[in-house]
Amino acid sequence: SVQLEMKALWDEFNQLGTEMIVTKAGRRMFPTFQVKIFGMDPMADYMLLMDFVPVDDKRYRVHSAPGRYAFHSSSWLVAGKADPATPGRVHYHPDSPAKGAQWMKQIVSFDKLKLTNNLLDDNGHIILNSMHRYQPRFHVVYVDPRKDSEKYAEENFKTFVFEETRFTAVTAYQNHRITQLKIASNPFAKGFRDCDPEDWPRNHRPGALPLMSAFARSRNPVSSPAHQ
Amino acid sequence: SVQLEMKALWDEFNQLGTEMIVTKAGRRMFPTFQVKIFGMDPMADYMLLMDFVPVDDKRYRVHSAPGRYAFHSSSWLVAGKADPATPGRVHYHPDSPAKGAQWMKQIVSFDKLKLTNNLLDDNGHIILNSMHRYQPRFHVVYVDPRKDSEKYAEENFKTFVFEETRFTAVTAYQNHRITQLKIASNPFAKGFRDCDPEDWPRNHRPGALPLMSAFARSRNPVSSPAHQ
DNA sequence: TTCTTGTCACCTAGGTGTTAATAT
DNA sequence: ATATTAACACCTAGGTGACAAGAA
Repeated sequence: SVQLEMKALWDEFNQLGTEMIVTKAGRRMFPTFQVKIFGMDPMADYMLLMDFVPVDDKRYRVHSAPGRYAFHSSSWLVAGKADPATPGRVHYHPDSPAKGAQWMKQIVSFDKLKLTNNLLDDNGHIILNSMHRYQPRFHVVYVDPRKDSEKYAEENFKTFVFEETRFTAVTAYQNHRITQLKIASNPFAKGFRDCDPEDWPRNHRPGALPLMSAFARSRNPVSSPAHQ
Repeated sequence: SVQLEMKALWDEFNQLGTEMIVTKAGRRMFPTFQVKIFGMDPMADYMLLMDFVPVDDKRYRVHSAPGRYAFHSSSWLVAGKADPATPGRVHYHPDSPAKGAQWMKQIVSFDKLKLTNNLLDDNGHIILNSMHRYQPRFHVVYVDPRKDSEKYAEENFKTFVFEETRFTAVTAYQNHRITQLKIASNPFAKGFRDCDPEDWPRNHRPGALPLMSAFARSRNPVSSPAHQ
């Protein structure tokens, strides 16, 4: 079984409609997809990987509405049918293959995974269409030592899906609240914080920033079960 | 077979008497120990590791002599018998185990290896006695798939020694020329360069800095054979 | 109007020798 | 006198969103 780490933060983003930046050079995800794994055979080899499947066959566009955040408090509209599918790449966790014991003894982090909108990317990054919705998937492959292991491919393969990690791929943020939550929670964006340069999120006081309440509430985030 | 990378730089340091800093927290080596590997079975698994053996059973001390570099152009004197041996730790290359094909397709770099003088170190760093001379060794272990693989430990094990990588462990540099060569060649020490902030060593003109001539001369460093 | 691209200041994270203070 | 330690300024390396300019 698999537990999603930082579930509270994922939930907070998901509630607003998570957006992930895609760039030509490749951009990491934030939050980072991280899991705790249980129940592996400690001595057996496993490959861990991720891929991304379209949530629907739609292309989205935004509508800028005047409001508190001029030109930024915008809403998503369906713009038509999805663009042709991108190359369905997968990202192997760089430690693959490794023993079950190795995978289970610490959080597995996919922080090397990068998203790009460059169809000709040759860095092995995940290629996505901007303005489309995606569902990350996590796969565990048992490395079968048997010679005819191909026959057992089905049973040596397990997929885990966390719906709260769905997101829209964008080249620039469309929802200003998403931007603010990224700035508030991603250490690398600390330069854009204008509130107290306090040690958020570590000592964040519940209620101080309504938007981030869910994240603030859970000091010991409870991981969610995966749809398997 | 194995080729030492940056042999020319190693030679230059070795000619002056290489020194490596050891700290409580652990310090990387410079130059970094890097090798190119040939002749592995591409499909077989190998473990790569390093250890460090005393070159002699002596403890050294320095004698400060007045000169061009006051209190720094010093010479090594034998100070007596070696201190009790440190725990003989080994450093496994973090990618171990991996297929021969993986190891051979690029330079293998031991840049995660750190040296410490802390006998109680619990970070898995290599523990060395300061003011003692050491010989780095590089080991290749073939992961034998046979059940009784222990019996073949001898033949599944190969050790490579490059004498030009010998060094004295120190807590502070003793030879000012070593300091200068480190500053000149280690990118992380660029802040201490006072000569032209030019792109040394890339475009270094042979002869301009006599001390670094050997390194400057070889644009395509020839690797040295290992004593095996 | 909407979306994409490239550059930038500002961060995180961590590898350098220097230096002054301390230990032996 | 010699050796070690810890704090420090200054780097490398690379992850942020802002912003202005360009493209569709």
